[in-house]
Amino acid sequence: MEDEIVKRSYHTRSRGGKEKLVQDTVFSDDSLVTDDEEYGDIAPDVDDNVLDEEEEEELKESLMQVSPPQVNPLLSRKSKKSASSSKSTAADENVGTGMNHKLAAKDDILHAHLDDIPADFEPDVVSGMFKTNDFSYLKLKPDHASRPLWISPNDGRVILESFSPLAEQAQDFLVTIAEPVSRPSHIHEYRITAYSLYAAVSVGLETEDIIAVLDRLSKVPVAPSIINFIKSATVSYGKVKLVIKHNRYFVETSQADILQMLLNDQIIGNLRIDTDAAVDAAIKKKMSSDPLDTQGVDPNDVKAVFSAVVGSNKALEEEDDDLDAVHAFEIDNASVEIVKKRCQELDYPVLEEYDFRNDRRNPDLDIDLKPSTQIRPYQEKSLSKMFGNGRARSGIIVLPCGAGKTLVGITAACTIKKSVIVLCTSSVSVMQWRQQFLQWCTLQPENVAVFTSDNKEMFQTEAGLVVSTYSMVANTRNRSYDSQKVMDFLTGREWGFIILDEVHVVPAAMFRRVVSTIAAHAKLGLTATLVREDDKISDLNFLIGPKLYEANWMELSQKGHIANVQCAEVWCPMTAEFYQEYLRENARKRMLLYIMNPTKFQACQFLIQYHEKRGDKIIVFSDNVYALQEYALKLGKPFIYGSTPQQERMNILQNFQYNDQINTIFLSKVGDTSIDLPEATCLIQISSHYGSRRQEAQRLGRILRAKRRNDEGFNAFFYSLVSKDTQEMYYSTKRQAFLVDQGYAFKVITHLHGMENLPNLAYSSARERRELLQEVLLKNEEAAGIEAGEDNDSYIWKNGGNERQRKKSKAVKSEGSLAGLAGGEDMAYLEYSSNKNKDLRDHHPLIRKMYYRSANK
DNA sequence: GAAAAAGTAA
DNA sequence: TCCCATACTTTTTC
Repeated sequence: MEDEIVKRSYHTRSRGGKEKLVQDTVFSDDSLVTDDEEYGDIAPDVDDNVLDEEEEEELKESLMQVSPPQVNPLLSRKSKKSASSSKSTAADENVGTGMNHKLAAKDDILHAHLDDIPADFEPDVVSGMFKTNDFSYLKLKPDHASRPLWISPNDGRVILESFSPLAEQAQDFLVTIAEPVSRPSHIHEYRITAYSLYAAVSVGLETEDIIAVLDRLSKVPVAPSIINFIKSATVSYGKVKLVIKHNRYFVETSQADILQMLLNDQIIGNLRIDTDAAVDAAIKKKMSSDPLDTQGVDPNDVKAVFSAVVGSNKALEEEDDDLDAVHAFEIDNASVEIVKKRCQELDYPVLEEYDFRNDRRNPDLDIDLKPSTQIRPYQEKSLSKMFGNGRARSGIIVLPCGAGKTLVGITAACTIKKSVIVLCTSSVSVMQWRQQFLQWCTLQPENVAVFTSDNKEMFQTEAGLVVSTYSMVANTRNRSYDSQKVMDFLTGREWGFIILDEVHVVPAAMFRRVVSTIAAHAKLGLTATLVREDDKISDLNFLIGPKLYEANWMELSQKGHIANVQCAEVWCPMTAEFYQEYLRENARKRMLLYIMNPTKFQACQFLIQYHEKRGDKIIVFSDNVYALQEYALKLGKPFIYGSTPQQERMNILQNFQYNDQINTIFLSKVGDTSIDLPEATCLIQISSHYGSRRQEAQRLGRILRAKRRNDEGFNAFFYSLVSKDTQEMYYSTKRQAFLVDQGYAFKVITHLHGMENLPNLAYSSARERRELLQEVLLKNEEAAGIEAGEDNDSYIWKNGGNERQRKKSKAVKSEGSLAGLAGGEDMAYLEYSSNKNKDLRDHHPLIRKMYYRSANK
């Protein structure tokens, strides 16, 4: 029953029916309708492609009808309030540090010169908005106060006043047409890019709609530069399609001139293959192959290939639904990636859509959500982006950890109802996916196959589900016999749908090959953290497709879907002895010194004690295994790292979950990815991997499932312990960038109240500290072998650089609490920085000494 | 079951 | 800035 309702909302049959297209992204005349009302019934099964004129009119009208919002008497007061709060909330000032999203090449047209929003930002004055540019010539609309957007004419940057009554609707719209850059409490920043516009078009918006709604929401008329940019980026989208027929790839377009253009292109032209020859080859291959090997191959497929050879291209085209002339050429599956990339560069991004309901050739899979399965509104919303026009679009859905990504994937599979393949990063998550499929939907176990190193199955039915790992499919080395057999099965058939879990790993050199080796009509990428520290993340645009949906973490947290987390960075001063050594050592050896800093250990001990008393379940993360063991052993807590055997891992995790004597565990970076961690409510980082934003976010994700989530205030805590005046400070800031963009504010804690008085405080005597230092130095020596200490005098410059870095970091840190989220009282701190600059200047005495010495050199 | 080899993250 | 190092996974083979 329920699943029917669920499906109805996004499983839209046609654009021509009663259903209102992409209503969640635009506005109907009543600008405050709720989600539920926005979806219509399933339309009768009529022509899918044609939007009849009347319908079109209606749609356009609904877009236009965003009536100029009534002036809210509260509004003027509100906006003043925000002006002052934007001063105090440093996170807001972070808008546009440029750290986050690389611009698509095309966006270079729009020069990105803008700097941070000044602290004295005054929303009533346009010129104050964009620091380096004077936009005061832009005329504010008379009712600007009630319109929530600013759009920079220069670079497509969009600023949303999130306190506006229209903010929620505006956000829905913006997330469809623009990249969220930063979403802290009051002011959200988006950027309109070529990619984001492609995504918007692929979700069904049209050029005119985009411009009209933008104009409606903007305080000033949308600049011609922006309008032109939108037009140029949207006009070509969808003109070129990539389709799979009989397990072969075809580039398709309805315009002959575009086809010519593509074929004349140096790169693409050469990759065209002769379809007739290819068919011959395919048949030869089929006939000569071992009959056992074709066991899993759909017999229709072979037949189709035979019929194809008779009529060659004609036979292929006959199957086409729209009988308009379709111009197509075939490419080899090894060239798919290159062609897609090239098309993207030519501004004809390839559209990959799967008209699964009219696919009669691939057998249906008997799969449905169980009636008891419930879908949350945001999951439904993300799926509506995927199925908005009744077909399955390839693309990426970004949801925070713990927000139910798996269920989104499963629901999508239940909608398409064709053979599915799921790829994940580890065999643990392979098992989880399998289990979740069986739990949430009606799929029968005999239709499910698992393909990993120690489990090589094939489903015996016509259609089914395969769950596997990236390594398994991307493997280039010689395969075991069984493995090869399954691989042939996977590559020898067409898949309706492929789910790419943790899709941010796909751009990796080897893993990316999976998207072309497996012929899937629709691709869905899922991740919580669509970031990489290299520049490959944008490759996903042509590897998978556009980002279809990205959830707002703060919003999910406010609505109680994920925990409400208080984040803090705890500054632990280095002890004198440690700092002396730190300054002497090279970068590699420094690491262990700042991780093993006794003050940090004490802070950790104190926080554990404090939160255990509160009844929290605590996870301590250490990227460094040596430190992990030292800390855990000294504090008598269990720990898990890479070489902890599976059995022991389970044992520890079970105890952590159910035994109220075990409230703290230590994890190495095994805990970052797909260990299914039990619920924890407090997280302490003592060492981490350089500036990895992904790791930071993933770790935070570990506590997002925390219960008691409907309480007022915070219910989970995230501490990063950093040693003061070390490299760690810089990395820490970098790491937080992603979360800050999601709206998290990091408190800086400079002193943990009561730490000194903690009974059994470790390393409280100078002797203990010295012993620890000796141990660390010894460890460093044996790790480094006989490495000559080179440039020892560069440290002063490094420290100088550090300070600059940290000054910049000020923008990211917030001393205040998250707006609207009161109740951080439970956090263990007394005193936190009220003036960071003062703290930054407050260097360790040794640094001052070093400066002095260097000056005398 | 252990060890080698190769891949990933940054 | 860049390049590590390291820790970790996966697979296959012995």
